[in-house]
Amino acid sequence: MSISLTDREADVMQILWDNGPSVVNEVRSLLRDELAYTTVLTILRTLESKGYVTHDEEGKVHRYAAAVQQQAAQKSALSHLTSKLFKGSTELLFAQLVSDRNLTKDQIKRMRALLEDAPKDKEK
Amino acid sequence: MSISLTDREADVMQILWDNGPSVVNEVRSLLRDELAYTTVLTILRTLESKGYVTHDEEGKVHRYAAAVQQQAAQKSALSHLTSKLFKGSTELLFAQLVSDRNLTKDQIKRMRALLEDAPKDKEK
DNA sequence: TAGTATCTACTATAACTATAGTAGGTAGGT
DNA sequence: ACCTACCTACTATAGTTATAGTAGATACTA
Repeated sequence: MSISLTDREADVMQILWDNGPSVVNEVRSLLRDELAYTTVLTILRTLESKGYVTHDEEGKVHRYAAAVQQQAAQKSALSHLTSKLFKGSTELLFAQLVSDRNLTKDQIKRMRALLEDAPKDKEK
Repeated sequence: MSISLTDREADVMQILWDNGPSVVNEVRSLLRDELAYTTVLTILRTLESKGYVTHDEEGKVHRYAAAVQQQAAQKSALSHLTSKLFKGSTELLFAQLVSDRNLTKDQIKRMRALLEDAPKDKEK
């Protein structure tokens, strides 16, 4: 299943992932930008209509929870970006990542370590 | 300068980057999806209004050319994605890239090579 | 028990995206 | 000289995103 989030939706999902199931005001107070209560509620309802969050009724409040994993969203976004701007090539994306950023020696070391452990050929 | 492209705009930019300066019908014929001539023209004009392409008049036709580099667009998109879904961490993104994809041994080898050459500490 | 605060549901609106039609100009063929 | 094909400019429309207001319900509080 492909997950596609707008910028604002991503902000909200991030909060749900980090903070766990939350009520509107919790989400609202954790957002960087100051949005109206109803705006946050609208975003949550949109996300729910897309199937990315669910809610439980808890007395009169609703507690919203992420219904998709962060990794799944990350994976979707990466493959979308790869296909749109990198001709479908993970390697091209990677090359850009490595060449362009100001990576520290430590980061490079850690990335190299990740590559060492990379599944030679995935279990699946 | 931050470059932000919609999906369709990215399709068109990709063609301009690959094909060089092009007239509307060239772009149109290179697009995967069959769009009306005027639709393609509209996209080009939108891109021009955003400053991402320019055009030269060539007799009665206009020849459109990318005004931003592909690398710049890639860089923008990557850093946007990093900030939106990876908490600003290139390493997290990289980890997802490595763990999630079914990378072949060869790809891993090439990626490792890229890391070897990685600028220890950028000139800048 | 009346008032106030807080919820959700529903509605609204402006901006942007995706797609395309119509109108009017011009160059080239006959 | 006229017609046809093709070009750009302008306009149109439906869908999505971002943001928020209003209304009506409910629960606590004095």
